[in-house]
Amino acid sequence: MITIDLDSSEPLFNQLIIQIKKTIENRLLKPGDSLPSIRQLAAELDINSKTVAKAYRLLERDNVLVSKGYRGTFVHPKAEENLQVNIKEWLDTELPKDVARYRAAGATDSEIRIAFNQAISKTGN
Amino acid sequence: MITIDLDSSEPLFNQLIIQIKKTIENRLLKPGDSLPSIRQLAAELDINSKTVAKAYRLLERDNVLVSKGYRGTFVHPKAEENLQVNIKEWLDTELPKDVARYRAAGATDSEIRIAFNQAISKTGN
DNA sequence: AGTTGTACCAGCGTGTCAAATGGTACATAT
DNA sequence: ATATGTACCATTTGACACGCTGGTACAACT
Repeated sequence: MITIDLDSSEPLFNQLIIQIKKTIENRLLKPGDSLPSIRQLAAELDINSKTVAKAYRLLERDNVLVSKGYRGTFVHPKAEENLQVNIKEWLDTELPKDVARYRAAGATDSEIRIAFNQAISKTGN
Repeated sequence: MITIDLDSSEPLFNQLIIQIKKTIENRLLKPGDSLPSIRQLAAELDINSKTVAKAYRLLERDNVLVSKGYRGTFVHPKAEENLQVNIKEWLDTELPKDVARYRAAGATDSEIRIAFNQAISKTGN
């Protein structure tokens, strides 16, 4: 159902995200269905449970999954609508535009990096 | 005239920039005046010429200095006006606003960093 | 010849970060 | 007891960037 390629350059947690989304897209998993538990899936794939937890956590933030604590993790009721609504993809379109703006102002890549690191290190989350 | 603190955490090239600006601000250097050559200043301070060249290059971009090739480097005619007009400072106000925007969208600092690195590594300068 | 700024090439030391691993613990439920 | 998601602690690995150094070379000028 879900496979993992340890030799891929794609991070494991992201492989999980992609495949879970695809499974929902193909309707093999429907809204309300339960997913394997974090530890269970980690054991099947022989990877660390934290890695699975990370994938679940990110998918929950994007409203693709819903965690119900000790009752397990489920497919979000409106999961299908949110398969595309991806913060990662939004960042991937937004950030290059901003970087282009900095460069147009004459800033060096090095300067941009330094200013970025300062900006993100202050009041981080 | 210009001193360097090798033990400071402040990068050498930035120490140079700060001190050259201050010298112009104190009118010890006026528009049109010539600066010591890159190699000359590097020899006096016993640092690498590339470090001095970097400081000069950045100051020229900010219109504080003007390089005239084999004729040397001079204080920009309108240097005094441009002592404050700093791309670095502009970045320091612009980037935090953008980062705040990303965070408001729900992005993790880690995600922002990754997207940023991808954005800036493609077509770098 | 000597000097100017500039442009390449490379390397080193340091630090930071992402990704993943491992362990432990907790409250809440069956 | 057992299982759930979650939250801490920690370490390791690899990659990458910065700041700085060093060498070499070039065209243009005195």
